[in-house]
Amino acid sequence: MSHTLGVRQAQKQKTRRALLDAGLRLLEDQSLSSLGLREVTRVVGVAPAAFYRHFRDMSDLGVALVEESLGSLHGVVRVILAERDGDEQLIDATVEAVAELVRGYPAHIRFIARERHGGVRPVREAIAAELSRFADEVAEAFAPQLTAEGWSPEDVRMLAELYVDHMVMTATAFLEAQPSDPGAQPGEPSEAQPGEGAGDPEAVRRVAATARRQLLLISLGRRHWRTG
Amino acid sequence: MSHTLGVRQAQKQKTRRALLDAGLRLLEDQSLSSLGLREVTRVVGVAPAAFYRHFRDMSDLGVALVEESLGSLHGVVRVILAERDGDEQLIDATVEAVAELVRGYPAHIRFIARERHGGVRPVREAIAAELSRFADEVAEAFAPQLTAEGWSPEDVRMLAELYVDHMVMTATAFLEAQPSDPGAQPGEPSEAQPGEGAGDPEAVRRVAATARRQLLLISLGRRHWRTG
DNA sequence: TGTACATCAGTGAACGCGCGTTCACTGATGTAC
DNA sequence: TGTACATCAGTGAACGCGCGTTCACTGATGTAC
Repeated sequence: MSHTLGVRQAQKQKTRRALLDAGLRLLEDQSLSSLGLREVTRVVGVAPAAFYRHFRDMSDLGVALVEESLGSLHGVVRVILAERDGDEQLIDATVEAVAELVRGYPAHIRFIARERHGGVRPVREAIAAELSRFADEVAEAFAPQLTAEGWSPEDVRMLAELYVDHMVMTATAFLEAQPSDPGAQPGEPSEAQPGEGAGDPEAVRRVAATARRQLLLISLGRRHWRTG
Repeated sequence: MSHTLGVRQAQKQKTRRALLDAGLRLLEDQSLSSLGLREVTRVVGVAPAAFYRHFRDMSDLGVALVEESLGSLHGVVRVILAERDGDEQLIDATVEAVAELVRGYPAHIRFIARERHGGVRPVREAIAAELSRFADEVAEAFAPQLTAEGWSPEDVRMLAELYVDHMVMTATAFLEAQPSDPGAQPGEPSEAQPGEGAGDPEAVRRVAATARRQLLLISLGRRHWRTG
């Protein structure tokens, strides 16, 4: 009935997943440029040489992790921005989405924050490309309303970049408030019940409150742009 | 007439400086957690064991670099915010100050951006502490005017953090637009003539323009906070 | 269905190499008298 | 000023260790007939 992968391909995918998961786990406490091939294969339980059946080197694995971490974000913007019933609701939805992302995939987010300016060029470039695409989508979502208000495309892009950078900023702030999530299963978002597994619920709430007020201030500025 | 250091102390300081400079140079292409002790001493031209006369380990050297990179920034805020003749002038002065900093000390700034979320906890914590102090100073500078306008201390701090984060963001954007400055002398700001040594003067100007407009938008929001 | 051959994910041993750290040392600088 | 001793920044050799990469291999899976 269904077209399943051959047993061999399925096994290969499983090992590949295990390598990515092990890498992600080890990257919680170090950066990519110091992560060793043998370290990763040891965690997975395969011979060091097996690594080469899946990745050319560590930076290749890093690029794969970038796609995994940010690739699924496309379209998320559209969904959030679609349900906009006024600025405040949009802001709450945005901050809540970021918080959920950090709660569900802390290792992925930490990886992105760490390697965004890290020591491995191909990974840096992959992250920059993904964030730029992300800014494109935000700009596209804002464009109709703002151009109607007389905004130039450059100003729309400028605002979109400010939003994206602020979201990254907020995500790392959440990470610091919620230092680690040892029970999280990579590949599956955790239950995301407030307080459960989080380091300091009060700190998390403070980060969310600050982020919301900052976004409110930015959207105030947006409303008075060229008119105030 | 003057109290000079003993010859021995002076020599020791010279070697220490050389180790810091060599580390900083090597950190342009890699992150701290992969930088080797032997790598650094090899560049300086001393025996590996000499390293231990100056630093306990690499993360100790990293913390020293944090202080060197951000320690001198204190007071800079006060100077810039003192000469504020309206928002636009303040914004121009801020963006110009950041641009000059990046032009003069690209390696220091890259180091901070890279290690802010890097794999070495003591360094991360040192950077967070310095940036927090920096936000304190910005908040202090804004406090008189804003509290007169009815702002709460929390909101003042929120705005200060937004400014500091935006400055860091802008600094890294400048760095990316001006990829490297191979002729720069650590310890001395370079001549800072526009275009000289910079990767792409047009890209640098674009970053400055975007940063200025973003700050303008933020200060518009600030002006209408709680009043409209 | 059964057989003969091809593919290829993972093995395990081997390699040369650079790493961080230790240690007793050297010899210039500092100090007490 | 001169002498005798103390200090200590930097040396150089040695150590055990884990690294990335290579290679011929094995044996389960896939394919052609």
